[in-house]
Amino acid sequence: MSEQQNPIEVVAQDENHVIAERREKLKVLRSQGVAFPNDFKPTHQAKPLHAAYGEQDNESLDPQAIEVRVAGRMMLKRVMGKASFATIQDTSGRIQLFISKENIGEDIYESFKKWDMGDIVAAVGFLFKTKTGELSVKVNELRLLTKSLRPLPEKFHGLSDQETKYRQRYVDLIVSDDTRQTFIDRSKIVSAIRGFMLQNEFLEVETPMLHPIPGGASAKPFKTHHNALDMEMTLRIAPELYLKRLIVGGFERVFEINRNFRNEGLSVRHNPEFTMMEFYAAYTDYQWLMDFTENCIRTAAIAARGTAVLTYQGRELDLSKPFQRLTIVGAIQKYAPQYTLAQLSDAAYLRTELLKFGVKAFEHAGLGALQLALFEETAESQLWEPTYIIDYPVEVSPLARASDSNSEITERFELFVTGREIANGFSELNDAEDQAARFQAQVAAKEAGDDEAMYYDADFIRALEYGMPPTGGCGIGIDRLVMMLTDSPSIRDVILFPHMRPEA
RNA sequence: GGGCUGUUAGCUCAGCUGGUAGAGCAGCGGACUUUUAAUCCGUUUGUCGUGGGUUCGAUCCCCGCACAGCCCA
Repeated sequence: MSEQQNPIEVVAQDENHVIAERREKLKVLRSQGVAFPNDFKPTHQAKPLHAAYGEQDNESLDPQAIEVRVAGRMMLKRVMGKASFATIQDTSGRIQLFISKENIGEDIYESFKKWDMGDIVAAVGFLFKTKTGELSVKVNELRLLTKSLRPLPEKFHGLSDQETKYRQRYVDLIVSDDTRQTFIDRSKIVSAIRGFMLQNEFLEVETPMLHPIPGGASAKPFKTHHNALDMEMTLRIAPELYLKRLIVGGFERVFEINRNFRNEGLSVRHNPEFTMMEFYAAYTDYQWLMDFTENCIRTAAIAARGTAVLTYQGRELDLSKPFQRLTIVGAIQKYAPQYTLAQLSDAAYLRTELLKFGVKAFEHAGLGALQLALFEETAESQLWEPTYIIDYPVEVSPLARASDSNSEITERFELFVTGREIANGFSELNDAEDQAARFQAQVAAKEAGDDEAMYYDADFIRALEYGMPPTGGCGIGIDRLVMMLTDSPSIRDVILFPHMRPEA
């Protein structure tokens, strides 16, 4: 309390007594020499040690005299007079240390008694089994590498406050095995997908995140400014138009796994920045894409979870069976059979029906767009098993190739699983003149008040004018896929640092 | 943007029609040489999210605000 001469100590005043106590301990450490040493190199990790030696008993372990150097965060500590146990956690898992005064000496033993949960410690010793059969390290050298100033959450209940889990992910990761596992699974899913793409001869590429003209999707962009060029730019809402330029350039199969930014609200399925994989393959169409996407997702499930038959939020989710394919009208008829085919073909009827759901369709919305809106209201959330919805109307698909048999619809699909959109793909529009006309229509829509309508991208048209081979392209929402595969209810559970309002 | 719910010690949680707060863990002191959320004895800690209002008196009732969770748009 009276030691406030040291400027490092000043902040301690208005903190809780636990932190103040730890700062005092750190102060003592500083006075004794290097308080944050960085010369200890571990030779072993917890989990591999359990895997290698967990089955052996002392009669087998003792003669081998297996010396290990381990380091980690102290998660449990049990002091019993002249001997103690501590459990440390490293990136792989936990291992117990047996620390006796006899083995490490009185001075260091007395220091150890003052160390706190959360401190980073290092130990050198020999492997052995305790009376109860737990593989442990009989420590003969013990060091404190990093003093932890803040107390960890309660050791048994852990951290349960969702807000703190999101805001202070580092704490969540320290204490929650489930959280750690989710992000390990996320990494496995992404690398499985990447492996699948590479195996299928796709080239991984990186295209701009800063766009002079936002494009490739209907969404509100984030705006930013480039100082040297003195120009407004936007963070990308989709990489699509750049990836198709690469198809024009002759890379016949490309993919990119990266962030998109959309200036929209936050919800359990929306984060303003989210990860998307987009891929394009020349000489393929939307039918091929559906088969391919299905395989890709199944591969990711097996890589991360070992099976394609999962449980999501208590309900079975079977990704092993072929995914269903339904048209928009077909899906409405299946999930909202109260509508007749005649009603679904009556734009005026649909308009009034949509008003009952609180949907105000744009004046210029055509029959297809109205049907799509009704689908979203009545059927979408019921699509639990993987289902491809196909035949999207041209007016909402300005980048997709129109059907040869019906110029009002496109060769496009969206994939829905657990009631959520997971992927969106189509046979690409490679007719430069048609694309130019579609852009014009978008510009007109924007002028009519649709602020999510697209801009005219003249360079993209110029690229198409060189000739883009017939191509199929698809985007898979990685965050939502990870949610599905890790049984996570919120997108925030699969994003390490989800966006939150600033702390009060 | 609208509705519902929540916010109490560092963490997990109690707190009765309104009488200014408790437990466990963590901390501190002590005992203990094979523990497992170690145990045992003693002990400290709070702007009860925030700003108003009602009241003799508010963690509790009312209103606003902040943040969060869920649902809806």
